[in-house]
Amino acid sequence: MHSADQKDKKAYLTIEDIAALAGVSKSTVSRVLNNSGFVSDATRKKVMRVVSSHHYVPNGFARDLGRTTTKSIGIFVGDISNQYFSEILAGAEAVISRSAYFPFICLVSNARREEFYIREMLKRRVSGVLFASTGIYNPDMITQLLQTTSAISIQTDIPGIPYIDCDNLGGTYRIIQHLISLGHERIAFINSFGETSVLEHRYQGYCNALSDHGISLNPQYVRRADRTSNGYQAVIDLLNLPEPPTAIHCCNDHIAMSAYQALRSRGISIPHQISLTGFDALSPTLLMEPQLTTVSQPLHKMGTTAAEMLIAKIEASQPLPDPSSPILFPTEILLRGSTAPPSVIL
Amino acid sequence: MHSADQKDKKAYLTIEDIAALAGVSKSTVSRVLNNSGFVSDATRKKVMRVVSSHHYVPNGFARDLGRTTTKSIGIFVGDISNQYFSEILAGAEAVISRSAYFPFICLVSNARREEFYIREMLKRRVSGVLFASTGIYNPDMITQLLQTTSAISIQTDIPGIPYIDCDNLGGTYRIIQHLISLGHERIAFINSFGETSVLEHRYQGYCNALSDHGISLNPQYVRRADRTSNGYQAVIDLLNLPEPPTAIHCCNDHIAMSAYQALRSRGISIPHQISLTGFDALSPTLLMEPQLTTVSQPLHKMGTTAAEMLIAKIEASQPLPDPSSPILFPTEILLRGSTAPPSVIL
DNA sequence: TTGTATGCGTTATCAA
DNA sequence: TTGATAACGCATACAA
Repeated sequence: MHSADQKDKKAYLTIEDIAALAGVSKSTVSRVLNNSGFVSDATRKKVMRVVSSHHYVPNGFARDLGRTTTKSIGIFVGDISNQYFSEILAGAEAVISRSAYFPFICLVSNARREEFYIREMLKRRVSGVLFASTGIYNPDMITQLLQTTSAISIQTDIPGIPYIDCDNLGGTYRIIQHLISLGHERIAFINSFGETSVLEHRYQGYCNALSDHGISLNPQYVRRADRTSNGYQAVIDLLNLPEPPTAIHCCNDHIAMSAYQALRSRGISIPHQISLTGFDALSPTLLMEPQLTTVSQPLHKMGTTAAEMLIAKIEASQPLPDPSSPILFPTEILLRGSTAPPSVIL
Repeated sequence: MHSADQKDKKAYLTIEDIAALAGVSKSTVSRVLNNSGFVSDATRKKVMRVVSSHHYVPNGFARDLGRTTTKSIGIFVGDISNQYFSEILAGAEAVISRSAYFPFICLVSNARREEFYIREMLKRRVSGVLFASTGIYNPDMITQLLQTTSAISIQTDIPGIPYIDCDNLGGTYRIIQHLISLGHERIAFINSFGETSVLEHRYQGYCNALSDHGISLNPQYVRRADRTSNGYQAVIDLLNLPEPPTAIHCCNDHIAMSAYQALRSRGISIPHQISLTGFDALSPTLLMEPQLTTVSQPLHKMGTTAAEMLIAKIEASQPLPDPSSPILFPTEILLRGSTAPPSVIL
């Protein structure tokens, strides 16, 4: 019952099979494959001929088993049908694969999925993890994962790891300021569900802008999108107010798109009756009529930067000192068609 | 220099460490971890206490090395910022991870990336591969991959593997028929770049509908989107024709969105001056004003079905006979606001 | 019920 | 320049 037994229909050739076919030892094959040198040209050619004619590919597990690093990185992202996530992911993934790391793309839409992927990352001994979901479902498991792995996060609040963000507060402040400069005073704010620092900062930007311009905050105008209607219902509720707002700012474009639908369904004209603004500058907002005035943040760039920083951290011989404060990217106000002075008749 | 030597700052504990800490042999630990039975309750508890207090997670590579299957599946998708892909991916990924397979999500936007991921799938000995990109860049490498792995494809033309698709021809036929029934005769067709059977079928649907209704095909009306402007330029060219079309059908919604922008930029009113239609029913088309009349295909369902079929194929003791003909999902015409009878003054 | 020994496919160390 | 052999961390057949 030798290993050469014809009856074991082994799916994959091993390095030993190649060695036998080439008439050398498996260490020689290994040396050829890894360009370790100390192989005569004749032997190299002989081995390579066998390797390529049989399309031999070394088993990655066996290889990693002996190594100290796996050269792989887990990327945790939320719902990728949301362009916000797909944009960050595209940036991060490009850098990671170009750096010869393997990206494990982890789609975490709920606690169970997050748990599944954390376990897998643990089992697979990833060198690093990049968080770009909106929040964390299993903090204890994350803590455990962080004990053996380098990490970085984008707009995700995880204590103890470097944090990349954009200027949420400033961006929101300036777009609210823009609305105020147009003459709006009844400005609503639709927040997302969840309790993240990103949302807090955006809300703070709204509050600061109002108070800096002597406008008192009306709690009626502060709403939360719910998970099912995603801002649609919040707009309907705002419209039913005895004194509805003249402008609505949504904390992100995803919600602004739902808000847009709600306004249209009520026959409200944008911007003449109500001004609408968002945050993120997702490309579908260009399809709106009028196009959405929004705040842009460099999502793709944030993804690439996060990946680069993570790889630097992984490859550093000394543990790098983590930046004490978050790395903030600038935002830009995109003035498009969805804002105008408030209608006089209201 | 024992393995317990304090100086080896090994990042991960091994099963042997756990065994030592629990005062048992490593095989006992293994039996506990895998619920193989034949372990006394007392021992089990003792081992589990050590395992959980140290957060021990077995090394997945070492485990897979001995196994015959890796329980992993590669998913090849195109640009995920395109909702077409993210929808299919979401469906497939959900089924795969729920079935305790690990999904390797492979983002293939060009030949180099495809090559990178094919190599990785080879090295990682995946049990199966699911293709949902638009085409294949490295047919030879794909062929090699298929030699050792089960595969299935969604709207991707790869000889020799089961193929899931929707009724491209019928869907297109019916939406063109809808335009004809409104009175259109000058109907343009904007195709995508590339040479895939999906595009061929959609084009064929267009041709058949025209000829079945006695309308001769005007080659001037058949255009191709280019990679940069993505349908925008094609529309501009159509508008500059001495006798421009009264309706434009785009082979997919992605192109239709660009076409929409082009029409707007020229101040063309939809549907009064020109009717516009698409294919795929992506959600951003709901933001259009008017909303796009389009053909829907069950993208999510196609993703889940493909994943289920693939897993069945992998787990079958006997090699399953591949369905000889593609599995076709039905399409549905979504009549929305972007189509109307042609304007009399033209 | 538990422990010992072997194998999985590589790479690395050491001889030859 | 090459080849034998020992890890790597786990599962498992076999012994006890």
